[in-house]
Amino acid sequence: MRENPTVNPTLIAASNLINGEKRKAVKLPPPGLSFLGGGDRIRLPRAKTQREDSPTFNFIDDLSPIQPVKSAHGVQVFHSLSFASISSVFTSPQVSSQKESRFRYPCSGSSKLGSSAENLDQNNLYTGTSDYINLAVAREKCNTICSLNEANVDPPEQCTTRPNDVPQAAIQYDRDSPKHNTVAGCGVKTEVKLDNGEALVELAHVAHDGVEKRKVLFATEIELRDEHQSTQDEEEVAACDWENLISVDTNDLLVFDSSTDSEACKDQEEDFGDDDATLMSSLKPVDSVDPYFRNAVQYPQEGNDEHAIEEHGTDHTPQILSGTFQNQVLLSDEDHETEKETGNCISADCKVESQQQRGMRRRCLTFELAGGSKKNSTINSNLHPSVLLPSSRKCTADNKNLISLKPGSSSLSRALPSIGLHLNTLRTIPTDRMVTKGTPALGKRFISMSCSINPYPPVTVEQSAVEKSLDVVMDKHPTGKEVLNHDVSHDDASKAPEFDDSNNLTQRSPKKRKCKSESDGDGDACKRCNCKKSKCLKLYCECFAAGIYCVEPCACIGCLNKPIHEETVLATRKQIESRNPLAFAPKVIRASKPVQDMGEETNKTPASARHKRGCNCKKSNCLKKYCECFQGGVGCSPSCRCEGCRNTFGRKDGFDDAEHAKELTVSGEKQQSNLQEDQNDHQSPGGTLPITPSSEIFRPFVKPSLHSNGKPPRSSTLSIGYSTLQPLRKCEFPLQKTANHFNPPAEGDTPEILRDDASCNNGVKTISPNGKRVSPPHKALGLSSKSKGGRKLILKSIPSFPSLNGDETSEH
DNA sequence: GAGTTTGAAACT
DNA sequence: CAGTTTCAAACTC
Repeated sequence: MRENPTVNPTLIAASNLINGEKRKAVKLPPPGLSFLGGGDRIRLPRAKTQREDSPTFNFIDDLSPIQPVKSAHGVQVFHSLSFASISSVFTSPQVSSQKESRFRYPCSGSSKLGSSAENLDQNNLYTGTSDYINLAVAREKCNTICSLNEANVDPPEQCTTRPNDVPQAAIQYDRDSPKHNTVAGCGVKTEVKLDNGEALVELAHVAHDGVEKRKVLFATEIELRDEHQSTQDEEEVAACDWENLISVDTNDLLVFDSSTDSEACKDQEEDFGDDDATLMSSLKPVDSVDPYFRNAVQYPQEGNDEHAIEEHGTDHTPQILSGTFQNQVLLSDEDHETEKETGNCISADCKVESQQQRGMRRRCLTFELAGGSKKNSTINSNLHPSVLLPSSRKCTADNKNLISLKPGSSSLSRALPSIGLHLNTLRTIPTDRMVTKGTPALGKRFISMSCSINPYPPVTVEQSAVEKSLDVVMDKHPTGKEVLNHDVSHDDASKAPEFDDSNNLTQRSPKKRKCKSESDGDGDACKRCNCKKSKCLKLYCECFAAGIYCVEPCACIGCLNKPIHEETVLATRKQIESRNPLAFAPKVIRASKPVQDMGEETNKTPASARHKRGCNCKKSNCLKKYCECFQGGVGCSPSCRCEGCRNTFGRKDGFDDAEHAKELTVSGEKQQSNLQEDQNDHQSPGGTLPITPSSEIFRPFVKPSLHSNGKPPRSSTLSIGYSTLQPLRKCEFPLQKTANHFNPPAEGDTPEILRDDASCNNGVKTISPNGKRVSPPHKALGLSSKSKGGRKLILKSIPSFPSLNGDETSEH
């Protein structure tokens, strides 16, 4: 059944589709399958005849607005990907949720393939779902661990041309690639390198040529996208979106690759059809990735596919899931042995990262397994902080970063920096920790954490500046911005955590630890709690709140937030979530404006980043970290019930300058006077500053690092990550519905974000506990501001969210 | 490092 | 839902 490897990938994919009966069975015409469209496109040409036979195809055809295209190699793929509507890409919240469910399984371990399969089915969105299932099965069957693929994509930042050409070239390479290596037992591993001028794409796959090709295509796409960004505004926007998607895709791809292990797997992969796999990966948000990663990870560790699957399946905590991105990515790398094989292709940097990632994975695993692999931790510790950076950047930074990540950064890191977790976890921090923390068990975090979305991403430069002023941590880092929390965190993390074992003891004093943690910037990464009475099972505990396990460095007493007590932790989390589903969601939601909007508002508000519930400060004037908004580096919003707000990042009343005036008119309250002052002083800088979506997207972000200072850092990366992270976010999606692509990850996805927005618009009603702030005026403001632009951001941001917003709104 | 302040989280 | 208590971080000295 397999088709000649040399055959056009599209054809292969089509054939695969046809071939895989299982898939057919599994595959259901996803309702929303715009995604499929992409895949279909690719497939269509080839399989038409067969397809006709297949009810599934028919169904898809009906659904897919896209007309079948004749063979288009990479180009087609590219188009589909690039142009597919984001909304299409992002599934409805439901979908996301479903996906989550899938991923979650693992934790409990109760769920197994079947469950996962069910989920997959539900997810129909991806044509490849069935493939996934198949793969999972195959994996189970396959005891042999195939080398995991490590794919590094280095999108040439500079590279500006020939989007179309590249893909094709890539394909060719694949075919001809000398590197095409066969791994004993594991199937053929192919490495594809593309030299696009500067751009170099390296992909190592165990899988089928077609698959690899796809990957290559993706890489090329990514590059192209990058190019697009540089080139046109609108296009940039679109490109950004795509990039986000792509980044995700790439991640997925990576994951996918990893998934491919054994020959059997290969077969199935083939079934996947390259197209499917790639498409799925691309299409699928994080979710898809998770499973693979987990699988991959589990694989190596336990060597048992089933275990892996089970674990995967059961992640109960959505948060964890969300956070998995990074982990996932890392996991993908996990090749125990594979690395060696792949090593050729991968640069040293990549290797390093891979190691880190491994560490991450391990943690994740450990988390799931509870057993934790400590071994890995050691490796991680070794990693250089610089290595970590990429990942962190991803979270925060530009899409480019994500994409361009050094080989070292490896797609993995890119992929997920932050996704998120829900949690407040810190974007990178966790990773750092996770990675660095060698402490195996300790290091474990709720996985999701690894994704670490910072609840409080530093939105604007100002914020960063503020943070800097506030926190010294930044200073520590030489690089400053770029270093960001990530770097710092890494560094620190690497240092601290690594040392933790030794140092922890020394550091022990809670305060010091805090300092470090904070200083680390990652906050999360370094985060250490000092809980005395909560046993680290309440939200009081930062670690717990962040979805991570307490680590040695923590000075907590009677801590139950450890892998050993995984069950307890999970149970507690469930309880808390039952009370407040968003309890573990990132506190700071960044609704990055939709790219579209961005063009218009680029300079304006930092966006819609804001605290989920808003603060309730009475005495701190929102100028201290007591204020969660301030801590998170976001301005106060109407939902805040703070008094005397002077939040330098933006007062609740006056988001923007324009609003500023309104604010005055509005309820005004104490803030009015303050606002004026503040605005003049702060807002102008901060308010305007705030991250413009555009800026966010393109830029690496400013300072996620800043956040690092304080807790906020947690989110910081996330916030930054948006653009890049967005894809990642998908992971979160499940939890959160919103999908702003751009939004990244971290925060926003949660429905709350929408809510927030809604709250903002609506007036915090829904959200604000007190409802005081909800005052209608604000709403009015928000609306009015919209017109003016201030709040607009928020409103727009909502719509902008491709996935949810668009869909939801449309639906509504 | 100890103590105080602060505001979120949890409880009633 | 509002008020109170508990908690741990943030901050000050």
